[in-house]
Amino acid sequence: MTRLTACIDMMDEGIGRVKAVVPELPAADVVLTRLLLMVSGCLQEEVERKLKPYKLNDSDFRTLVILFSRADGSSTPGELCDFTAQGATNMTRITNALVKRGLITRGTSAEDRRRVVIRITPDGRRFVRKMLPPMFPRVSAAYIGFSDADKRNLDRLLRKVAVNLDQLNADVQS
Amino acid sequence: MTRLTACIDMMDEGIGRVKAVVPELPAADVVLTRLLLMVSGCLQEEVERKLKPYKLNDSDFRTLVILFSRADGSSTPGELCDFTAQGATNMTRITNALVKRGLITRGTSAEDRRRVVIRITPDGRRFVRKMLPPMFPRVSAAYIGFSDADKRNLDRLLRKVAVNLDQLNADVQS
DNA sequence: AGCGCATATTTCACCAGTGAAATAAAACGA
DNA sequence: TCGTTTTATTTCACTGGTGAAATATGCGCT
Repeated sequence: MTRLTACIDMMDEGIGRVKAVVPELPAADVVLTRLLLMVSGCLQEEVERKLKPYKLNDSDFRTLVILFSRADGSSTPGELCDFTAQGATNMTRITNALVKRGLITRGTSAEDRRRVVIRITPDGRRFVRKMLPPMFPRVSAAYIGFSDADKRNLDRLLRKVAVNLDQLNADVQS
Repeated sequence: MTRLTACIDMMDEGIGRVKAVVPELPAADVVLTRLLLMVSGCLQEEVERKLKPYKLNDSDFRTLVILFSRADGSSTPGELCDFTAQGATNMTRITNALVKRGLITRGTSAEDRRRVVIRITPDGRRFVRKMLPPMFPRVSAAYIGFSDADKRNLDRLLRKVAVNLDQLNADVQS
């Protein structure tokens, strides 16, 4: 696998050449977008690599961790679809897989019996508690050399992008 | 689709609860990572949405744009695999698709006849020139409200993360 | 009681990408 | 010249995810 920095260098040169041909190109914005996509692609690989030995993919694990992080340890398929940005079809597959492994249970809600209630099991909680700590060092390694101000800044700017993207998506509807 | 900001709020609460149970969690770093992944997932969707009407996916288009951006308009499969982070299998599929549409040609190198040379065609160049400008407004929209300093900062911090990730991946080998 | 709506599941056909193995061609080096 | 290595392609089985349509269930309203 080629280094990320080599790809970035290559992009910087490429953008320059494209800009020469298409002058209206907003080079800075395009570079920021490509940087975001490259970096997060690499982070994604990093996460998947950690999960692979446990035969879990990121979607499965994220779903489980969301349940872990809820006050009552439960949620519904629809809600999980929203939070994980998955379709219903895939959510069904994910819950099937997690139920089969005994990490969650699937039951029906008492109040609204259309509703399926998904709940993390004690086994599921144990699993998450065991999985998380070994991931921490490599997560933190991505931000080595960042001052507190750097982290605050990156946090702030990413949240700002998120707001803009929500705005953009809201406009699409109208 | 749920708004990104709603997902972020939900994550902030969830992280707080997880931290209460797993105190060694590097909350700030995990939040930064999740923000990066969420934001770039959304950017990715944005790009794909633009490309969909042309029956192209991001990998195909990125490959084409890389060729467009090269000084001589050509490259080789291996090089493109590196730059696009694709496997050889998939690169073969991509080039097949682009050749079929007449956007690139596939030939053999004169110097090293093992080597396949992929070159963008005049049609390919026209296509890219036509595709790019309509994408600009929506790319730039992601950075509305950013000062020049904000953009410089985001650029700098993302490149810093990239360097760290390269370091991390280099360590894996050793 | 009955209609409309929301929620979830299943099925099906599909797209995108992976990983491993087999094949081929040609450069390169002893 | 012969073996090794590099580069690319193809095939195969597989994973992960999408989108649409059909089905079922049950809430809430009139």
